[in-house]
Amino acid sequence: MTHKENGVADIRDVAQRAGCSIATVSRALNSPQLVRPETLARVQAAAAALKFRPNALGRQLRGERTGLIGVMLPTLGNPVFADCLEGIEAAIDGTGRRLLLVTTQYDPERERNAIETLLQQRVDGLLLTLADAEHSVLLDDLAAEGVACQLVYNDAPERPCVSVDNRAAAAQGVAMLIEAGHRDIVMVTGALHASDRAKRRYLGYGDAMRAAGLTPLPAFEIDFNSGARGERVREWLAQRERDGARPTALFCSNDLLALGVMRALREAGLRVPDDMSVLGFDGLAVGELLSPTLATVVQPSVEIGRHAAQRLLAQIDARGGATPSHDASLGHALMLPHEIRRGGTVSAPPRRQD
Amino acid sequence: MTHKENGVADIRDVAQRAGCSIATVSRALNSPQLVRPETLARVQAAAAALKFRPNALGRQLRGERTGLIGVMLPTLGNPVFADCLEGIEAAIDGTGRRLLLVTTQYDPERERNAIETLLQQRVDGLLLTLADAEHSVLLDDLAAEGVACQLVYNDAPERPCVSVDNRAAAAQGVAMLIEAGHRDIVMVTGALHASDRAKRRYLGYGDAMRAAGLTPLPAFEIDFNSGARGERVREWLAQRERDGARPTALFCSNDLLALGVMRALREAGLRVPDDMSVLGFDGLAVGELLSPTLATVVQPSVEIGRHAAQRLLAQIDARGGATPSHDASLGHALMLPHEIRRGGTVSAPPRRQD
DNA sequence: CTGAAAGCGCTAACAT
DNA sequence: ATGTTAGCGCTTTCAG
Repeated sequence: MTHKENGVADIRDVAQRAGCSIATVSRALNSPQLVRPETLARVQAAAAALKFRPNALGRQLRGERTGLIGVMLPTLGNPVFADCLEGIEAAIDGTGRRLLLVTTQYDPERERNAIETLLQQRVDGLLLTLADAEHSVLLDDLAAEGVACQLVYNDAPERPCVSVDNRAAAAQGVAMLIEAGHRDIVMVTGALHASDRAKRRYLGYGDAMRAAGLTPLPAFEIDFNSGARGERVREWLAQRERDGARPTALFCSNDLLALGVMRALREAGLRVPDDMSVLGFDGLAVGELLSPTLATVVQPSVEIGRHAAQRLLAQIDARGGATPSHDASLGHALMLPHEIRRGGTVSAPPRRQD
Repeated sequence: MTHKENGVADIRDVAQRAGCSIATVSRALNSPQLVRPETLARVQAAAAALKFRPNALGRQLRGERTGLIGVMLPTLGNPVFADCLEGIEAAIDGTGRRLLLVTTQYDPERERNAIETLLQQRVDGLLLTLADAEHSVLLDDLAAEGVACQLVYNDAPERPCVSVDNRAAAAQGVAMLIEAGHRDIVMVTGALHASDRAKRRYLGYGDAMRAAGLTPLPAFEIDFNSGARGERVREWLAQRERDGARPTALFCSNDLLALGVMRALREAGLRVPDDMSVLGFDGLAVGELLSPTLATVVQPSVEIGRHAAQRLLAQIDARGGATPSHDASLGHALMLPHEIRRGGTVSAPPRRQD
């Protein structure tokens, strides 16, 4: 058999059919202006006839770039990350690049593997949300290797990242609670050690409390993955009740958590906001559709994704340019503005029964 | 310069450092048992010392499979698709495969391009949600080319797909509305021509209406992308009001739309469900967190994604196997069970004022 | 404007 | 158990 059995047409097949060399085919495809119109036409005809589909792997192996962008996110179950991904998509749209996506479920080991895998595929750059970017040697390694990379959501001041100032944002949110008259405010969060963002938000909570002369309370940490979240919340509430220390407001480290907490409150017979005010963080779109609408600290998720991708692209392109990359700004943090969304879940605290 | 300037270590570099041939290195990496322990150790040491990162492109170009799965979804803005993607991720987890993700915004042209792009990257298979799978020549082409492919959400009976029976599911949902006492039920949807699912759901709506001896009403189509959706809804309501033909229940073609509609209703001063019942479709998790909770037709989104991915993997593996693929079931539709979620947004219609 | 030829990094026969 | 060698499909000098 003189021909390949493989059904897929080769650049050689096209060349043969067009009566030219493979080099000419390649040129016709990539730099049409370098080819005589007549030849070009023949090549195109041949390619069409053979349903030629250029093999990106060949090109990528040969070439300098792959056009692939690696994206690593904790989960898509939280719309915050899906939104961000939409922003990323929007930013690379039209650039001819594609996304290689991995989720890690906040698992540091998976993070390691995922990054390695992406690098083996020779992605041109990385867009990452790490569980904890602060204590990550990974990042130093990446930087040392000269991998183009932007963090997303992680606000690590000294690293290339796009985020909001979680600490300041949280403080501002909690200040709003205080302003509404609350003094007994507790922060509810997933495992603190597992998320640098949650930690910074807790710091912000502390800032706001102290600024108002109040004593920060320990955070109420509940397992994010536990099925019985509602129950845990109710238990905790009952406990606080017995201690006579039920807070009047809860600051939830993210909106998804806030929704779960609100449900638990409802099931426990507590009304929001009459019996308990609730403040979230993220600014999920669904929050506005609820009634009462969810008060929250809004971060511009889509924009975060978009900016991160844009910065990454700039970073990547900088390597190609003669100028050896000096827009140093790409190497540092970009903090996007946050915003407080007042919502129906926050009201003045119930009157004390003293 | 006898050495490459490129900082990245080659398989040849490793071979040299380990004092063996590149073939041995390759074996050490892919089939350690074929290599003497001692040599293996040397190779591993060399690889580690050089921070050798195997280039997947080389392997993929050479080999039969790339380990890449192409995923094409309309958007990630609707959690239904994000959920599905989670299921896909879960299914491929541990198989060493990676996801190449593209979103199309329901744009048929983008669908074309995206698929072509994915194919150029030589993905092993495709997971697709098309805007309209019924009138798609794309799919016939793919089938003809022998591309492994599963549709997701599109319920095209004759095609390889994983979905729910949208028509039957919608009918069942609407029947529930009728059972609650509603007779004036209108379906609200995005552009009908743009989505085969919406079309089938509308058929189901018609089935249920006729089965109860009621006359199906024209669907109320509102532009999904319009910013002024709320306003459109209010206008429409006002119009119906004047005509004395305000429905008592709305069947929304998806949950996201239902949430938007409910907001518009609220802004128009209508209470749900007292003045108007609302039924959604999808079963988004947030629906259960609302109050009142959203009544909806639940499709198992994560499971849909998971099954689709599993079937695709089976399909891909079938090509490798000696048996030339005969689990014909993979070639046809898999309909997963749906479920009616009763919720607070549906009640008996208000008493007629006659 | 076009062609010949040298690889990109890797795997898989085929020989030792 | 290990080495040699021939490509996978493509781009890109370097020569015409």
